[in-house]
Amino acid sequence: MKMKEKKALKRESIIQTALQLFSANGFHKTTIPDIAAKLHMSVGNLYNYFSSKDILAQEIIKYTSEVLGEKIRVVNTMDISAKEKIYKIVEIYFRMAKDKPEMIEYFLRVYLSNREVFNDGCEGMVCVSGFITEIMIFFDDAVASGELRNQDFFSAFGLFMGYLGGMVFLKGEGVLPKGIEYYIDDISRNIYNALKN
Amino acid sequence: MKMKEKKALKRESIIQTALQLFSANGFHKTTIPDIAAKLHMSVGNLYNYFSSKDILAQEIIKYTSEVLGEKIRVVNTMDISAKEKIYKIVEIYFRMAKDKPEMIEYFLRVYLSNREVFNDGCEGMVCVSGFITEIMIFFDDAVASGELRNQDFFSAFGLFMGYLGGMVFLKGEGVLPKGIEYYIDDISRNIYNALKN
Amino acid sequence: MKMKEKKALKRESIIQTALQLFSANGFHKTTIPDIAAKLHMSVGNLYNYFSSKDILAQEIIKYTSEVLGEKIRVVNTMDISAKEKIYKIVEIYFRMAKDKPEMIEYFLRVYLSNREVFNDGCEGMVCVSGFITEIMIFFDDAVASGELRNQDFFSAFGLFMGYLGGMVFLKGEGVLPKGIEYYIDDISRNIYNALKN
Amino acid sequence: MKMKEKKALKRESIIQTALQLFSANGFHKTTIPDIAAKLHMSVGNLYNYFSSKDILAQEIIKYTSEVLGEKIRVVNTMDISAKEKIYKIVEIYFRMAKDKPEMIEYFLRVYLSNREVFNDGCEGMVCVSGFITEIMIFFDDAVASGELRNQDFFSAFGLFMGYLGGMVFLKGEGVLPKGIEYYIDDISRNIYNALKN
DNA sequence: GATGAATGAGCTTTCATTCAT
DNA sequence: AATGAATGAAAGCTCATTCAT
Repeated sequence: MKMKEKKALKRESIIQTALQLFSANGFHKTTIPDIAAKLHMSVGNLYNYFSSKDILAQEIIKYTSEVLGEKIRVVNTMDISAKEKIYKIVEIYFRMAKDKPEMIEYFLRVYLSNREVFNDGCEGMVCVSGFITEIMIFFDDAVASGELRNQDFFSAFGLFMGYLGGMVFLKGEGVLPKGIEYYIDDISRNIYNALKN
Repeated sequence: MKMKEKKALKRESIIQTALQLFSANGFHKTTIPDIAAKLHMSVGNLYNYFSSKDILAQEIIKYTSEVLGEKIRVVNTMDISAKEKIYKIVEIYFRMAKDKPEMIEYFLRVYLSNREVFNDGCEGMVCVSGFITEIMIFFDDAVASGELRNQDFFSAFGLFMGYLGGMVFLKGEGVLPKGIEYYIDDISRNIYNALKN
Repeated sequence: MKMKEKKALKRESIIQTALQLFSANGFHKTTIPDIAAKLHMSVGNLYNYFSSKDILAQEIIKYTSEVLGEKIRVVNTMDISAKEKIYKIVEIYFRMAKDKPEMIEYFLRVYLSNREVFNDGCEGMVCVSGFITEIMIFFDDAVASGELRNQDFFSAFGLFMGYLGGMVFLKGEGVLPKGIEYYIDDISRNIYNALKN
Repeated sequence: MKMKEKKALKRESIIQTALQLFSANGFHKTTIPDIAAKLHMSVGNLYNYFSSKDILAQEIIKYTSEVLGEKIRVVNTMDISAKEKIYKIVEIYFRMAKDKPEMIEYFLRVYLSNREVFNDGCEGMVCVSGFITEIMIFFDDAVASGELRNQDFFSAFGLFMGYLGGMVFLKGEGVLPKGIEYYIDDISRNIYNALKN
């Protein structure tokens, strides 16, 4: 038991370290020795936890998607309006982009663009279902309650994912004149206006 | 003269071939020999046209941004409402995503995610200014005419870029049940609603 | 412990093999694969010991300079006249040129002529200080004892280094009609005459 | 006739430009395109004058040796003592090292160390005979007149060539605290003392 | 479980030389 | 004589992965 716990902990610490490095430097520019070195661990041992670099990358996206989905789940269970939920989701996303930028950056810089890495194992977004599912629940609820217009789910999902991701990308490029939180009001209003009934 | 023309033509054919390969397989998975082979050209000669792989990638993003900007420029000069312009821009973008998917994919899968490649030479989005400038002109005009709400430009720009890019990404992932054109109506309406006065 | 020893040994065997190849064929004509092949070692592994070809070349000159310096140090501690010391130094140098010609040749054909390789890391002869220091000690002692004329150190050092190196170069070119040891008498007498009080 | 003259002039301008570049950057680091570019000439055309890079390097050493030999020839014809001749030769050499350093550097950095380049065509120092011959004449004359001790020519030649070359090398390394002319007195005295009867 | 030396295929880039124009 | 695009072999170096210890 102790053993298994310890192994699980180490597993997670690998995920978090690799997440940081992949986000900061890109998947291909981050080497397994880089990750092992930052963890004061041997490369050989790292392979005892993850059987390949690709598998590691896939586990990271699942983990990240789960963490983000969890936070949105909390919002979904709140008894507030769709407008307020949108505000909270945007807030969560941008706060995360500020506090743990590596998670959001991972979506943008690793998951988005290294298709070959995720092809075998993450087909059709199964590795990000944790996040998508919650957005879907939010959207269905709000449509059912009559607050949001009934439309194709992907039209709405693309808005969330693309808009929020796009803003974080702009932030990362250093082109946004203000801090990312500054845009929470504007963006949540824009999203609400776009989707409202 | 003849010489220079021929060289310019070859230069462009390199750009287009590299664009396709980078988009399809990613920047790091596409090798210079791959590009040269597809062009029936020697590796060495390719370097007579572009002094490094990074420089080539930068020239491609400039080229792509220019082509896309050009198309939006046409819309900007039309005497139609902002709502109609939004529709046309979305249409252009999605049509392009269908007919020349490599250009849009290049934005998403190469430019967006390989920061280190564009760091020296494309600082602060200068390489995509062709595209951004036109969106800016569209937005300023529509605000001036009172059709769109006056808000931070980046809030609006992120909506365009992120939303459209996000949809194309979903298409590329194979998760969209319908063809990309199907979403033109929804998405242009959502954008208009988000930004209208 | 064992591990470290083994690694140190392998490191030295790389230095010696590379020394031979660089001396025989020149720095630029000797490739890393050449060195690895002669060592029955993979190219990648060689880079586990020396991070670049230039660094390897620098380590070799330090090593060589140390070995040569060591031998002269022995002479410096002997209780003999300056004239006899000069004879011994010339003898050591020429004997080495005969028995381990690669060391002397390395000075002449690699260190002397590939400035760009040694620019970063061996500025101002720090990599050959092992040898220079001993010559300096010899000279200072002999001046102090009144056997040699007091003059600018570099005037004396250039005589040693240039003269001995020049002779070995001539030998290497195949223009010397006699074996190199034949010249020990002449050259040590000439040096002594040049420097004596 | 005009044609031939023009060609000869261009030939010499190639030699001088290549001499500078080879001396400054080394033989292997200097490319044919580099040389052509500095001459505002096409690479193809450069090959009309010299059939290979190696041949060019050989012609340069012949040219350089000739120029240097010429200057020493003047000294040889003077009616002065051997001691004075030595002084003048050292002076010529160091003055040249200061005014046209590329010639001396070429000896040290190109000729000395790229044996493979000069193997076919410059066997046994035939390409530097212009210089050697004059030193030989000087030495024979001075021995005949009884001013210098009769000894193996190479023992004497190595002294000249090695000592002078060594000093210029030290200068090039930036380790000499004074200008190179400062050493003329010391060095010519040392050489004279070494060789005198 | 842990180590890190070893592998070797594969990458980007260079450059002497040629040759059609 | 002059051009410079084209060739292609070969270089230095990287890194995911394995395996003996």
